[in-house]
Amino acid sequence: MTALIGRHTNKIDKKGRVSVPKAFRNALSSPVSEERGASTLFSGIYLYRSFKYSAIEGCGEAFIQRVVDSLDELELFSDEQDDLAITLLENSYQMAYDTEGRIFLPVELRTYAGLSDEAIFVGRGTRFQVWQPEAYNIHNKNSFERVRSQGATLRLKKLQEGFDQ
Amino acid sequence: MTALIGRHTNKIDKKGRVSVPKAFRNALSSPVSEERGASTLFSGIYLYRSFKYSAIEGCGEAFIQRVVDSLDELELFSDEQDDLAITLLENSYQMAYDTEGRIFLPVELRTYAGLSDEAIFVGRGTRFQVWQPEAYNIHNKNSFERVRSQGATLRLKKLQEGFDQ
DNA sequence: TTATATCCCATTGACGCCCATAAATTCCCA
DNA sequence: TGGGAATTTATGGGCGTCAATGGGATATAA
Repeated sequence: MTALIGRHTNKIDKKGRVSVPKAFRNALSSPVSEERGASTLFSGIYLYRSFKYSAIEGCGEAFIQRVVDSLDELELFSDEQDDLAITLLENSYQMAYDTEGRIFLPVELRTYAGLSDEAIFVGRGTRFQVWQPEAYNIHNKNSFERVRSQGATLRLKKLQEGFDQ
Repeated sequence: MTALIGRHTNKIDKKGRVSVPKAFRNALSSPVSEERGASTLFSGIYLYRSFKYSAIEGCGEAFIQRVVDSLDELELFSDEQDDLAITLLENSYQMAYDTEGRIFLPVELRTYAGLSDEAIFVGRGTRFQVWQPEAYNIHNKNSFERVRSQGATLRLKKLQEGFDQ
């Protein structure tokens, strides 16, 4: 499976639909058919509110399946270890592609991410995020600067350590 | 269709009926027919009072069967777990779908969950819950915030890879 | 009968399916 | 190597189908 990498900006139409980038569809679809056979023929993705950002987070069948498997099926009292998995399942939307590879963006998620007429898909390896473009640019700028400065600090530290010895 | 995921809000009519979401019906029906053949052709679900919340909990034939089987495996489960399983079976209602995929909500369960004219079905992987919508929203808000505040430190059980943002 | 439950049909509104066009990318060839 | 032609992807919108809902008719039990 290819990883989810890069950014794609797509339009949200009046019906609230948005095309999932072809590259993402490819990356997300392959593992399912191999792992579970043609029986579970769900063609689509899972969306939920990011816990950290004002953005939507998404994943494919493979990831969700691992969340499901992490739960002990026969456990009648779920312990706190399961809270994350349960919360994730409860708050996820299973969105099927239409014939053209689009999905409908649930109102709750659109509102949460502040989406209006455009959305940027951002690859994050096994998962991806969907942001309001402006919000993402700001976030990305900050993240990049933070990484850059941290990198500088790290190099500095290494240098100091070197001097110590 | 494998796991129960996401939420669906449906109306409870004057007769006390409510539609079980199609996605849930699909997810609950498939494994039964495969495992047990056409002999046990029960088309419906099992409902019982949640041990933990003021909500109804539900499952399909497959899960109930697993609980039943767990009682026969003498060494594997503790007495406490057996008691739990028995209590579950004793308190479960077997509700059949009508022609349209609706079920009748037993008064005991409606009262327990404080249901009036609407009910929200919440997927939890192998099982689901039925809540009074307002009560669920409050509960979910708290759960979501708790997970959020615990942040990236939390890890999924049985999962090598952590769930980081 | 009264109450309870199952089946049947009728309505509606959302969503999936379809086609038609636009934009973008690749491919091909002069 | 520039620029079209062809293929693929993205976008827009109409329409039919089916899930959800409401209510009535019929069957069963108390």
